[in-house]
Amino acid sequence: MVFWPSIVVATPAHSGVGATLTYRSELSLAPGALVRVPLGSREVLGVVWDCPDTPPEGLTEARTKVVAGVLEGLPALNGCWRQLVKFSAQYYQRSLGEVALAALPPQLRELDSTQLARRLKRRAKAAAGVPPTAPEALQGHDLSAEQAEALQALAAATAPVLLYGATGSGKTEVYLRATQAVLETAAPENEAPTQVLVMVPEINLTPQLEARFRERFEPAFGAGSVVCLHSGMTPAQRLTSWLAAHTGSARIVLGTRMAVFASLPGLRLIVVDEEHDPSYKSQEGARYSARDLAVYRAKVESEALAAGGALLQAGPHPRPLPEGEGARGGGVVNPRCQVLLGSATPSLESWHAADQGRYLRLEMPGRIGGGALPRLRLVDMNHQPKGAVLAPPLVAAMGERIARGEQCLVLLNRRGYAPVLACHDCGWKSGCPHCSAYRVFHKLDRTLRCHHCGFTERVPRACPDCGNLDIAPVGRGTEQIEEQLAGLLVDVKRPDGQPARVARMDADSTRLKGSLEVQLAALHSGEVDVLVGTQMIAKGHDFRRITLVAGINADSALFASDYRAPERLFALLMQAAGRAGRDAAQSGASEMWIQTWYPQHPLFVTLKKHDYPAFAAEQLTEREQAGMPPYGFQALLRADARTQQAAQAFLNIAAEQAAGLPHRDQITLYPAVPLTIQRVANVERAQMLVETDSRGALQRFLSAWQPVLHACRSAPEAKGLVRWAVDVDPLSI
DNA sequence: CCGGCTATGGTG
DNA sequence: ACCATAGCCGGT
Repeated sequence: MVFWPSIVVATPAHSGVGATLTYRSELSLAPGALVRVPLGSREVLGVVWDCPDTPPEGLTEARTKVVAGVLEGLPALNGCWRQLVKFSAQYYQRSLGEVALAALPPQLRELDSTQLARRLKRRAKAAAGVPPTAPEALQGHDLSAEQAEALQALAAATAPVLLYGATGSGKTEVYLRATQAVLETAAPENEAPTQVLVMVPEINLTPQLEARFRERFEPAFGAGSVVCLHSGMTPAQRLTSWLAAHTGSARIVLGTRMAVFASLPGLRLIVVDEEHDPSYKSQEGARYSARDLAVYRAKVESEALAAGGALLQAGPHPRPLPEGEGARGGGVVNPRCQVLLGSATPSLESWHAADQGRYLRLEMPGRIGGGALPRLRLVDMNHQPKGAVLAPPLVAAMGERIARGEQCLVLLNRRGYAPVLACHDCGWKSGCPHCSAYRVFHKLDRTLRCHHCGFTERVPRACPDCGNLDIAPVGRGTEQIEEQLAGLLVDVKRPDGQPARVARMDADSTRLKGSLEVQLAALHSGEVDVLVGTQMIAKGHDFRRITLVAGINADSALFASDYRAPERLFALLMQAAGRAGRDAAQSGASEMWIQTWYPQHPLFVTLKKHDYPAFAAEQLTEREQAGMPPYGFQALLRADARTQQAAQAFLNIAAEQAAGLPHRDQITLYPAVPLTIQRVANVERAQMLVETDSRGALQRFLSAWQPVLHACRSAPEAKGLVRWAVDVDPLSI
């Protein structure tokens, strides 16, 4: 056995050789150090993972290359961060290097040492330049009894906390107070200042939250103590925020799912707002759930703190938390990292975990100011005039609201004017030539747009197949509802005598930078009376004067084949309903209208009672009987290829080659099937469901399958395969 | 007969 | 990931 000091580095290379590559170095390096290493003909960023005396079997010193340099002045990524990355790579079946590099700001790859030194200097100066004033007792609002109780329970909690709070119950204030408590806890000498991570599902929701956190914490903790981290920022901004978090000058990081990987050496609290939201699940690269990783990360950080942070800094895995450790009598609690999951309609996974006692459920059923949740009114479309898009009673109700100076929200989850354009003579439809989907008719710019691949053309003047001039929109989108409502409300006057104004807010109307803010301002100032929009308007925004919310087309989700569709519909409608009646002065009279052909559907019956617990219990019973998550465990093997045949062939060969792998007998491999939208951008898509009742079996099976899948890539039957991927804990199957 | 683009392989 | 190399169609 030869002994020489080798440096194991996680690099972007991720096929063939393995998860890490081994180098030599004259420099003394420790795990977590950021280095530049030669890889092929280039030099890439890498993370030092291990520094063993005995290099991997069969690798000679002469065959290794030398570490090119260290990113000087940057503290090493700590053991908790590395453990999070390692776990994510294993759990979601990706290479260590891929996950590690994806977790770092892309700009870090291009920085040379002088640029980095300049940035770090600027950081230090900025941090020193803003002396934090003594934290005031930050006035905030008075807490409701429910909020105070939740905070008290949170302070003593040792398990992940599920904050089940109605829309308008003041969850954000709880986040702010919990953050404040953490930031005011002085970190021991030689330890990083305490930090908090707050995640939201969408970029759109960050500005509002950022404003509240800045207002609350910057006076005490200095400018720059609150930073954001999301994909909408420029690479330079992301690097700045990342460095601030990594060096500890940022105390609060607000961000989307990617923020779960931020380097936070003093992390003591992770908040996951709207924890049920599907946006927390990544859909490319490592398909991680930021919510699940938040729970895992808090556990790892807690264990490290319990074991003594210094031990972990360079050490291997954190030690497990001893039984009963964490909370001590009299409310004195050991240093730990908490995780707080908040939602008015928690995910069934979290709800189930709370049922089992793995999470602590805290409830805040009441709204701040005592306002009632809006009354649900179901409009039976069977009894409306034929062809009516908007039921006359709904339009009348909206008119009354507007006349009283109140606002309305109309929800339709489909942008554009109409989902299809069709020829009534020959049956032509506006299909996309590259996808198995229709192109959507956008009337405003006279285009047909494919919402899957982006292919856009001007609307043809006549039918492309038969020349008939009579081509017409079928179905409706937000543009059409906006247009129709403007017509239907034309005689309605606001209290100031002005005619009613209708506006639309969706991905199209907010595409330009700053236009979301402009639109929200128009609504807040009362310029707009009716806002038509996609689910974007249902999420998070604080609309004060809205007293009527209407769902135009909820039925499509009622009978969707996706078993999570009811859960998503319930959450969306509850969330939308929550936009109404937030202003206590106008509460009591607020309403949520839903147009449906199935008013007796059980989902609406529970929704009417705002009874999420009943809905969850019923859904969980169904899931248990069917062996579905959270009782069963799933993964998807996805394949993209030039032909459907090749995609399915890859999946079928992969299934055949799985014979004899560990736990194969506990795993069900379903037949390969095309995706609902089979072809996107001329790529055929297929998938295979992997199901089992044991998470451990699934993990071990998938790990053993991985090399087999790599090998199946070159099977002759699978010629034309573009790419494949494993999706662990998929959200839609 | 050379050059560009796409599939395939390798990186310590 | 990214780069290098090998394999398939077009121009002069």
